[in-house]
Amino acid sequence: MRKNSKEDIIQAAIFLFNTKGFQGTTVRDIAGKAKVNVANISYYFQNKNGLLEYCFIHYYENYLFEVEKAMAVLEEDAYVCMQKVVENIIRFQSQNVHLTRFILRELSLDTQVVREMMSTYLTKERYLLTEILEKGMINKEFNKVNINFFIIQLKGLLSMPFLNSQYLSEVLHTFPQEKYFADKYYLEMSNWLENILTPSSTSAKKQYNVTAPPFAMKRVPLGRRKHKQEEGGSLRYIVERH
Amino acid sequence: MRKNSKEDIIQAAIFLFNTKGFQGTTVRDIAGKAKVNVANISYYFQNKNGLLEYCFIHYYENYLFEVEKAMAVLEEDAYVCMQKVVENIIRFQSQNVHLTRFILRELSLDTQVVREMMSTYLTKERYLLTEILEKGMINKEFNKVNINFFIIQLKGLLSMPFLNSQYLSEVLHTFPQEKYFADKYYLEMSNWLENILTPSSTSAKKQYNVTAPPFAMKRVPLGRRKHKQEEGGSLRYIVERH
Amino acid sequence: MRKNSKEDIIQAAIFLFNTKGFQGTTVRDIAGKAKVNVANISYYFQNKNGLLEYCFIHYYENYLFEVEKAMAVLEEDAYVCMQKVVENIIRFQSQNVHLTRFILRELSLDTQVVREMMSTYLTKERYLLTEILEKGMINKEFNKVNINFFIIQLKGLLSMPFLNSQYLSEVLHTFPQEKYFADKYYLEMSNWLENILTPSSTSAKKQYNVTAPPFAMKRVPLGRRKHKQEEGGSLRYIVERH
Amino acid sequence: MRKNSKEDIIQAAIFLFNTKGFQGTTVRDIAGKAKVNVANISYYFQNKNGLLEYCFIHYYENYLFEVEKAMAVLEEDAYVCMQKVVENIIRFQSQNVHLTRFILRELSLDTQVVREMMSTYLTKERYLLTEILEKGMINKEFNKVNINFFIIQLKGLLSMPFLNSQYLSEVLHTFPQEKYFADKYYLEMSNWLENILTPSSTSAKKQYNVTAPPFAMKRVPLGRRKHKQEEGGSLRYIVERH
DNA sequence: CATGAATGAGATTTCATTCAT
DNA sequence: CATGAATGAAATCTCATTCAT
Repeated sequence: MRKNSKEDIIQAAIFLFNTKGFQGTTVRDIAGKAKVNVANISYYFQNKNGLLEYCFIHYYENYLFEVEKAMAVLEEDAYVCMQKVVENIIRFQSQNVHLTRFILRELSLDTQVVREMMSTYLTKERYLLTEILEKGMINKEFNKVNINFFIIQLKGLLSMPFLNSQYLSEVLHTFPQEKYFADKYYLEMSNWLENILTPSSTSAKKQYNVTAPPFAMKRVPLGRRKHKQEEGGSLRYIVERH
Repeated sequence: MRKNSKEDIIQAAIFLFNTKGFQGTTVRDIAGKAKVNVANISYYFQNKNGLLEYCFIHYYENYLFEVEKAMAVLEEDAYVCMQKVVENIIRFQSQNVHLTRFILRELSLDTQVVREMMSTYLTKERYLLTEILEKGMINKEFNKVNINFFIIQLKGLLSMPFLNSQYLSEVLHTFPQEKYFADKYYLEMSNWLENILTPSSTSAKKQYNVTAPPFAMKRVPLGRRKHKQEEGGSLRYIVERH
Repeated sequence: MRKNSKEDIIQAAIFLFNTKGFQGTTVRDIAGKAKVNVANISYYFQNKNGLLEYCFIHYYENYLFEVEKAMAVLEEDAYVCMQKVVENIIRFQSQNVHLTRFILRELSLDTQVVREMMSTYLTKERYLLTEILEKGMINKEFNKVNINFFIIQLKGLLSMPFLNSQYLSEVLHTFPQEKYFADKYYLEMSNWLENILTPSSTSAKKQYNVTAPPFAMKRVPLGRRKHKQEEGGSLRYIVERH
Repeated sequence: MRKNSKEDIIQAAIFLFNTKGFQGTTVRDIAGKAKVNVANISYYFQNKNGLLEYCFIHYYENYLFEVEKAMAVLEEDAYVCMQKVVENIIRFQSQNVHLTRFILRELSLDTQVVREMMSTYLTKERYLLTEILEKGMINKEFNKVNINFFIIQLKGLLSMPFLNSQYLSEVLHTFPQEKYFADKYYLEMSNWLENILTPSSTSAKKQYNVTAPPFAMKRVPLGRRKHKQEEGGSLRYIVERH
């Protein structure tokens, strides 16, 4: 009789919230998909909103854990740290596409839960990003950038393909679920980071040596480009430097 | 003395959809805020969904009109055209913050009306952007970029501050409603465009001469930077080139 | 199509609350009995609790109106005033047996509404009764009595047959709904009042003329009885005095 | 280490039924307060209604036991017997305030269990009271009173302060829980009994000696008062007779 | 056009009870 | 005995929509 109702409910909820939105999903839908009795939702999460809160907290706990894991290298190298942050977030979001889309959408509403997330997890994330940026700028590793505008762009770029996965598939015929996507997108963002953060004059950049494939399967090691290189098909930011 | 029930309903709806979401807003909320009788909503828009469709169509008609206005200069100069597209979109979104936030959020759902938007307006937008990019790449005005990844990033950057206006104000203490914001953000995006599109070797870039203030009040003319310049506090993409 | 739904709901609610209690009555029961749609209850009273509040307020507004009507004669004669208070309350309760039973029962719970009633209407009632008693005692019309204990007994006697109507009919085979009951019970209470309030030394009491039925509409002005009279079948407190 | 689940459940139930009513209390509330598992309630009492029945039966068994204890003296003296009945009931109710309030309230509903109580315990109580009254009247110890009206008043007076304990404390600022209250209230009721039952011509009444507090453990035997006495502050019914 | 009343469908929540362990 | 999970039934409430005026 082991049913693992709680986990089933969570999975069903994430899937449905993702496609139909929180308000567009009924507890009956969830219970139906999870093949459990509706009353179990109240039993485990108090009420529908409790399930929402659970999703948010669960998401951001893990999300921040990924960011903090990347923070470990901050003392050594701010740039590598920022790269790792980006890499970890992309990987995390790729591994949780449904939940991510739902959270990012819900986050744009003006609700109690959202305000709580902002004043806790998202404020912390901002703090961590600021730390990296300030360390990098003080060390002259980074260009001087406006921290807020950097964060806006970083988060805009990181969330777009996950929030708008439907747009990607139906309009651009690009599939963010595919295993290559995360890798490719990481390359794009890596280039964006380089452009925006590294002093272009410094010809010899520190290398971020990624011997292990950051996500999944086999992959050629990433590294900061020293010289202009042809990147077949991918966006190219920097063309010439010498 | 009821003068403009229909318009009042639309304005109330946009405001409420913006903060509470479409599903989170009741027709009674709308009628209450618009100070009209609930039945009027059915009268003017058939039903609640009709109001949603009206908002979407209204939004994208105007949105695409802005994009098409910018397309006029494509024959002359693809780069200037792309700049104008970005400028017009930022301005349009700034002038319709509530509606924009709502549309961008709703677009991430999997609904009938969203699929229709995707197969019409958004497909058209993609076509227009592709035209500019292809023209620019054929003319060697632009670097070779992956069109899809360019669009993903472009749209991610353009929508972030409008979709996440609450994050900007509550976490970053930056206010996307303020008149300066659109101008500043246009500068950021302009730099991004330059980095991503223009061959960096070309030292003498064509200038986009903005004699008239693109948005709102008095403003110093924007232009493509020829040389490295100190930009107090703002994000700096390119530092040195020679 | 005139349905007078609101009034129908109220009447159905009073009847059902009376027999099954507030919590024991469902909104469906009420809607069913009133032959209206359940949603009307929310429409008119916000929610089930709103209906409860309406009943309480409605009851006590009218109840206090009856008490205040009787207060008019206080300046002339405290004793007659108290008699009129008792008479009006008995009549009011007789005319609203269902509502009275329900209110008296509900009043014994510890709820928000009850606390509000206590701090408003019941505090006012206490104030009015105290006024009568103090006036009567100062004028030497009344014996010196402990006000609180007087009120406890008065209210206990006034409410008993209405709260426990079922006990009366099923155990005592006495029917508080019958038209005679109110008259008879008024006599009982009148005797109780005389015993407890009037100085027994005064052999010649003012007469309260009860030849006409007290509760049949048209009624001769009330007055205190001058002489003892045989009251067939009814409780007799005082038998002989000389 | 769970020692007395059943008793804990009963105590929790009584407390909660008392403040929130039977229907207003959930089995989870009870289990929570009693710190036992919900299933225990079904285990011990079959179901929630079984707990209700248990409370009723438990209450009336003990209640009638008190009445019957007082009946012992009926052969000697009907008046003393009635006094003892009143005294025992007040004491019993004082010692079970929560349960009493709950039972008295619930008794005003029209339910299966209530009808059963009425046709058994309450019918028996009526029989016992009638016996006393009839004996007293036959012996000429008592005035001729209408038995039903006497019972109505007796029960109204006896239950009022216990059913409406909240009214007493919040409106009258009198506290029925306090140890003096029962004593004082017994005095009031004793006077009421005297007034209503004893032939007023009899100038020399048996004395009820109230020097020692009637309800604090050790107590001198009760008796009828012989002479009028000043009762400081308390309600006085009869002042002078000659 | 405008309104307030009314409705039906369905969503959320509550709750006593049961069951396997 | 005791427990926590699970359930079914039903209660309350919400809400878009309709209708007569």
